[in-house]
Amino acid sequence: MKKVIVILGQTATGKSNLAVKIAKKISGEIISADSRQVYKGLDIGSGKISKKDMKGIPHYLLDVANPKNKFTVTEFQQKAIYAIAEIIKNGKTPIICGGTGFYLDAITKGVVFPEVPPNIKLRKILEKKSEIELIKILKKLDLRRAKNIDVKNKVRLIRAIEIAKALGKVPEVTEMKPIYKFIKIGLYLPENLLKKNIEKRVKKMFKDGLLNEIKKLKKPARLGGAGISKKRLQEFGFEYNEPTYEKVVIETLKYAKRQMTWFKRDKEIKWVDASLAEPRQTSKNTDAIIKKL
RNA sequence: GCGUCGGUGGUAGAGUGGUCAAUUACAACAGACUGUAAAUCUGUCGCCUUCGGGCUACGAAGGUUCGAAUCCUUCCCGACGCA
Repeated sequence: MKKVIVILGQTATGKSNLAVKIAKKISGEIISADSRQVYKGLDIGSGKISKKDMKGIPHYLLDVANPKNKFTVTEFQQKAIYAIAEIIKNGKTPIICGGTGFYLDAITKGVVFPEVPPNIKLRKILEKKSEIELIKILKKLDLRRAKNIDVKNKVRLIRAIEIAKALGKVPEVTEMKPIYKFIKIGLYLPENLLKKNIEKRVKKMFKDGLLNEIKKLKKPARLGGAGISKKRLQEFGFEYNEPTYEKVVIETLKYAKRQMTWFKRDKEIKWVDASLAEPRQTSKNTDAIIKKL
């Protein structure tokens, strides 16, 4: 089985840089697994790697979507699978790098998602209903799913109903046997260091023009912007909604914790001290990490 | 110095005699995750507990009352107004 390297970890642990270093050493190419970096125009706020930092290593799954439209895990899954095959065909090693646990699992665990595209009309109708009404509807359609769903989570309820209406019921979660050997490296930092890195990173975001980026996204298309609505912008996370330094730092820390609760469940991850992968560190450390692969 | 308003849990800020360990929000901690996933959602959040309850708490000290975060007195602190 072909090897696929996965570099994951909390935000601001230096995943992108490490991925590039490893790619250089072992002749790899990188697939980003980040739910926001897929969008064109979300650069600063999403912490997208710069052309310069890529150091000539090809990066897949960046800037592949228009922020006006929703990009979904399934799309990501398809594109990523395709990218892996492509890289291997070119005789290189795929390196998946990112912090979106859901996306990562979609590839490495081969989660099979029900083939039901979003039904905007239905969603609009359902959005107006309360959670209690929604769970009632779901119960009628699919009792099994209604029993294990988070009854207070409207987003999930709506999706479940959407699937049940299309397929009769929500299929049980299935996972396809992986056809690659995924080697998962998790980068971690002690809390105080993580906080420092996050603060540094957020400061840089503002310096680099986060506010301008947001302005550009909001600006109507006829004026050369992306024409993103306020509501849509909300879905891109806190950097795009509450852009004050303090707020963004706090939200990023919270996000980092949420990431960790996701990663904790995955016992296949080999954890590595991220300070070994700091940009300033020698390549010996990278070698040490590669050895562990 | 006089007057007015105010001092509530990690923070903001409700409560103005009992139903108050104290609405709510934020932060904190833990967790979930079937096509929005940096999204969305849940639980805990004074201390102790054999989970029945017990104890300490709304600036401090006294007092009134069966009962006070809530009323009274004095003191301390803050804001504003007048000197």
